[in-house]
Amino acid sequence: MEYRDKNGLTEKEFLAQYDPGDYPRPSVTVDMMVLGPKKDYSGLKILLVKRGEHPFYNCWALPGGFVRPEESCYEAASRELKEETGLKHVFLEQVYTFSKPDRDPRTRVMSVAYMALSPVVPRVKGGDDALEAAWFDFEFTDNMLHIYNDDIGVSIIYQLSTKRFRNGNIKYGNLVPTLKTKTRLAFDHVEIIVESMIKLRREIEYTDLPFSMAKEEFTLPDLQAIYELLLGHKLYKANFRIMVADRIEDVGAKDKSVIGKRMSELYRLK
Amino acid sequence: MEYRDKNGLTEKEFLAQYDPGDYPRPSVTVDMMVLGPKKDYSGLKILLVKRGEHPFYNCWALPGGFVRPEESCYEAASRELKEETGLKHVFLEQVYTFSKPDRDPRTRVMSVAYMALSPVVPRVKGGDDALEAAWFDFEFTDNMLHIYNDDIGVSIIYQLSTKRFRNGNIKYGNLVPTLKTKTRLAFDHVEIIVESMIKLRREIEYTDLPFSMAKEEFTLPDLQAIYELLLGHKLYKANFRIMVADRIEDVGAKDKSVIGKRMSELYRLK
DNA sequence: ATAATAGTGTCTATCAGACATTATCTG
DNA sequence: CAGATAATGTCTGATAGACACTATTAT
Repeated sequence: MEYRDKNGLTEKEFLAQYDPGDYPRPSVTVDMMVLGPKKDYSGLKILLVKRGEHPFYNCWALPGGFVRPEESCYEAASRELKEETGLKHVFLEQVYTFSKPDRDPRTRVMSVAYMALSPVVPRVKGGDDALEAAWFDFEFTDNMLHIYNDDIGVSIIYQLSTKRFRNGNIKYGNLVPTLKTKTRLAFDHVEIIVESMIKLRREIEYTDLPFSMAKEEFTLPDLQAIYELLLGHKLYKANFRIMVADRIEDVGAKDKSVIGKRMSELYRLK
Repeated sequence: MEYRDKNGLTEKEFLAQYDPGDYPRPSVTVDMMVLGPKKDYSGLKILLVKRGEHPFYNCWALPGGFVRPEESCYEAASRELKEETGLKHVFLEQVYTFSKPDRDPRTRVMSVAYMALSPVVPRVKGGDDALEAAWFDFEFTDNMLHIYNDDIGVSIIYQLSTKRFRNGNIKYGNLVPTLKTKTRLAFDHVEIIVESMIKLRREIEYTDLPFSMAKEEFTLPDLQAIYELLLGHKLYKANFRIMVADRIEDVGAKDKSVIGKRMSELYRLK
């Protein structure tokens, strides 16, 4: 395998003299949509951080940060998530890479988007002015995205409309967000949320994804509540139970649901 | 909106003095799995290029290249595809971003993977030694990936095995390729193909994706053949026609199928 | 005891899978 | 006319959606 290239170099020699950078390189960040359930499972929360520097100074943004030279994007996302929330071993999945040259006014920055689902909503540092973080109420319907936190008096609303267009023989459908409030999200972070939610809802149909927002042992009323939160609509109890029946196993104990007022059977993921 | 940050700078002033690069930046490339049908719809072809430099000198690789400073990843993929094949306006979709720090021995290179589906298999430059390109026969089954070109005597086989593992409460399933021939694909390009095929087959279920491999006007026997090629298994004619019925419209003319021996009705995508 | 919720039974419409039959074209 | 293939008909089992009912428990 000791090929020599057109300059007569072996691979080893080539690598030793290799000079990167024909083109200026982009910075690469990871940004995450982190969702968790409210304590009573009455809604979803999303984690945002307040930017302490330009651009979008004082604007709320998705948590994230630069990918370091010795780590993969997944590792970077995992690290940032732990730094921000203390969460480890939660569901964390790559969604899409955003790369429009002008998406960051500073310099060329690509963002590899991730989504994370947590079974809990841990307290985050709120006082530190430089990197304030907070959980916001999160509502995502067919035509509206509403992110708000009544404690700090912030409300961000985007209308969502479906645009269809064709490119030759190929059809595309896009969900386009339009800002409806004075306050907005930083950068193109709305788009990250939209893409993540589309992917999330699609994947619920063929994966065990909602289980990663449940506790290790859960009741079926609670699991159903999580499904309904993520899907954005109600489910029939009997049908839901048939649907998950072959994926769960009985723990052999009972506990009170987070939701309910009566004891119910505990299950875990098979 | 004329916020001043902790250094007393407005956003404009901040951007003027901004110095990028806390961390060394990665190079970013796009790499593509480009598929097209054989002329008689008896199989799929994949486009590969022979590497003319280290690393993986003389090794076959997916077409791709560096993302330039003024273009998005989609634009880069689109440009590379046109340069390589002359194809424009074909289905081209982002698949996944590969970012392991050691995936390229030269330097840190992330790859944003795309897949493209073409209705035709255009002739590619084969003589030029520096950047030889060729279409290979492509077979992707549940447990095998076979890429070969009998004209130039190249055969590359990977066995595919499903590995399941858990991370806390979260289950994962991965399709792991194992090389079975002397010849291999460059870099982690097998993984790009595997991920692309998984996404492709999943998306066929809820999109019109196979239509982008058909001609503008097509017969149903031909469209079914394309579905079968992409899915990797046979379909029942009657069921297939019911499935696509509400997505097609009658052109009002007949033509001979690519496949068949009798005239059949022409349709187009609604 | 009562109200509320946990848990089960079952009906229906729809759809994918499978196979059979008829219609039409080519040689 | 014969063989092949285009096009349609129909049976079946599985499944999602919808609603009704019974069982259990907290107050």
